[in-house]
Amino acid sequence: MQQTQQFFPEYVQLYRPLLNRLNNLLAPYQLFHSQWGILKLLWLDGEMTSAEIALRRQVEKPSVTKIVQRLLEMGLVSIRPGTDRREKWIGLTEQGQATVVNVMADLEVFYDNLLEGATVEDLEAGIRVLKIANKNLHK
Amino acid sequence: MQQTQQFFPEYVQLYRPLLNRLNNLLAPYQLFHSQWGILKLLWLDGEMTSAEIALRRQVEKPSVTKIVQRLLEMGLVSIRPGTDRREKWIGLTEQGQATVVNVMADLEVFYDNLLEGATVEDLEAGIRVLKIANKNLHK
DNA sequence: TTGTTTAGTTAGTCTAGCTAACCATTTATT
DNA sequence: AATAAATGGTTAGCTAGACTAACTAAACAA
Repeated sequence: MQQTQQFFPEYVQLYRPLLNRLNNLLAPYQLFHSQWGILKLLWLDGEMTSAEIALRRQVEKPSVTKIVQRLLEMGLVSIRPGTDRREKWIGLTEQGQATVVNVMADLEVFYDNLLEGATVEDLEAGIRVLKIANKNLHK
Repeated sequence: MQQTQQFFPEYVQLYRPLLNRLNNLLAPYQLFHSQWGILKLLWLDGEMTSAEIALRRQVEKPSVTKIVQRLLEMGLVSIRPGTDRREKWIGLTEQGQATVVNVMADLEVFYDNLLEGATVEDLEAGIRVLKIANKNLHK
């Protein structure tokens, strides 16, 4: 089937320039995309442990530790101990929430521009394809 | 518009696990995906200079230098001087071509599995969206 | 009680990119 | 023709962002 062989090259092609733009957009906030990924996760799903962040972001625990330490230094997240005394619950501070809201607004404009010219139907179809790939990848 | 805000999170979500699988698939050939990207480019478009590779791959020249040096050590590419004596033309060796063909075959299976369950129409729509994003990014 | 699993950290490694500074050659300007 | 500017490529050194291995402390299971 021809389409399966065209989709991913196109997908991969997009990634690096997209990432560069994303990092540019985040630079005024002193953030990199990996940090942003965690902030957004915490904003969407509320406070969680390091282990859960690692699971959700599909990275190893030491990677999370390092990024969270920096977010902590920046005052964007705070940590409270759990009843299970091994656990640390990580959540957004007021400042962290404000930052997320600002970045989201910037991203909205950025993404709208990037997809200008695409039809709603095509976008929905694209989202379906990405979801299927994600699912197939995890089984 | 809602869809533009859903597409990219889904897009980004897919990238890291995809990359990991890709690197796993390449490991038997002693390749990483950055090296593979250059090999495939040379296979598709024939020999070219370091500068053109940098342009096409959207990375800086020193990054290309480093990767090409490794491909050279592995015997997958060869270099010949151009008439412009600054230029070095980089092309696939026989071994390089054979490697590309083998990897392509593996990738075909991998991609087919990954997109199993997606309709041809959705895939075509997805490709259209990715192409538009790519175009919008470069202007 | 003792052994095993789980949460998190530290230390060290690697890929894959970057910028700055440089050399050699080619092209443009005066 | 001479000089300045641009281009192709390299070297050196830096960083983000991942990884594994090895560890501590706490919780859970036998």
